[in-house]
Amino acid sequence: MPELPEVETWRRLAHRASVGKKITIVYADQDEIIYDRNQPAEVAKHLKGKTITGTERRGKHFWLTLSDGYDLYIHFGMTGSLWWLEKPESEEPSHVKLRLHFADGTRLIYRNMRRIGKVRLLEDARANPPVSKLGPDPIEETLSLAWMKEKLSTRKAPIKAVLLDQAVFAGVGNWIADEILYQARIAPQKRCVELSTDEIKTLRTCMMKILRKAVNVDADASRFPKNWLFHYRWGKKAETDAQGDRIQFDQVGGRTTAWVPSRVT
DNA sequence: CTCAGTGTTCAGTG
DNA sequence: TCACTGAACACTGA
Repeated sequence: MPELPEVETWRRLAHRASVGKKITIVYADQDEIIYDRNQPAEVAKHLKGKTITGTERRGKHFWLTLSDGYDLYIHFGMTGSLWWLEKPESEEPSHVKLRLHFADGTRLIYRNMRRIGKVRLLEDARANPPVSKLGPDPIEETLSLAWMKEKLSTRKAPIKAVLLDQAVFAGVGNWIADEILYQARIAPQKRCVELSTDEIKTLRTCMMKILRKAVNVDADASRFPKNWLFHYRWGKKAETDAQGDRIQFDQVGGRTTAWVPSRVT
């Protein structure tokens, strides 16, 4: 479920796993959708023998920096994930798209079941699209209330759609947008221009609180607070939230949106 | 068998 | 140009 907290958790994992290490062997799967800019063989050849110097992230976009100045850009899409296998005998998951071997016998693996995702070799990930077109990452930078007001006051779209706009808030995805609106008690359909200063203020604090909390528990859903809508929205199984209020599912901003009508004014 | 889905991008419209 | 909407992308599992 890669939204900002998951990607940040994987970035930290990759950091521990790989920074300062030399890549000894590379496997890059023959997949022209994942490898849309460079041939897998070209990526593998380039990576072999290079040292990983750092890890970076903005929103849901992640990349490793290499000793020759290049970046290995990775996007997880809907079903991508990152694995670090510390024991040589550990079994791999299926659908491995990229595998980096290090001299200490550990492996860093990117897998993606449904092939909506990307692996690219870039000269400067941060300076080029899609990363360069992203808005601020709410975990990396503090979003001031003035900035929020300026961004939201001009938009006519429903607040849910704008929360999902990566050019405004990098890293907010479908369930986090719903969680923010649920906790802020704002209807997802409400047009941005209609939001009061108080609502924008609440939106801002809820966004910060939810993202920070999710990152602090390593994006482990079982450690999210019990009263989060998150636990009740998946699979459309639950009829009600923690307080017994009815959850409704509607299309907003082109996505299925879980919300509780009785909570909003 | 049909359809929704954690994300992004692009075409079409106003 | 821009803001906005809806479809497409691939594949799995309900």
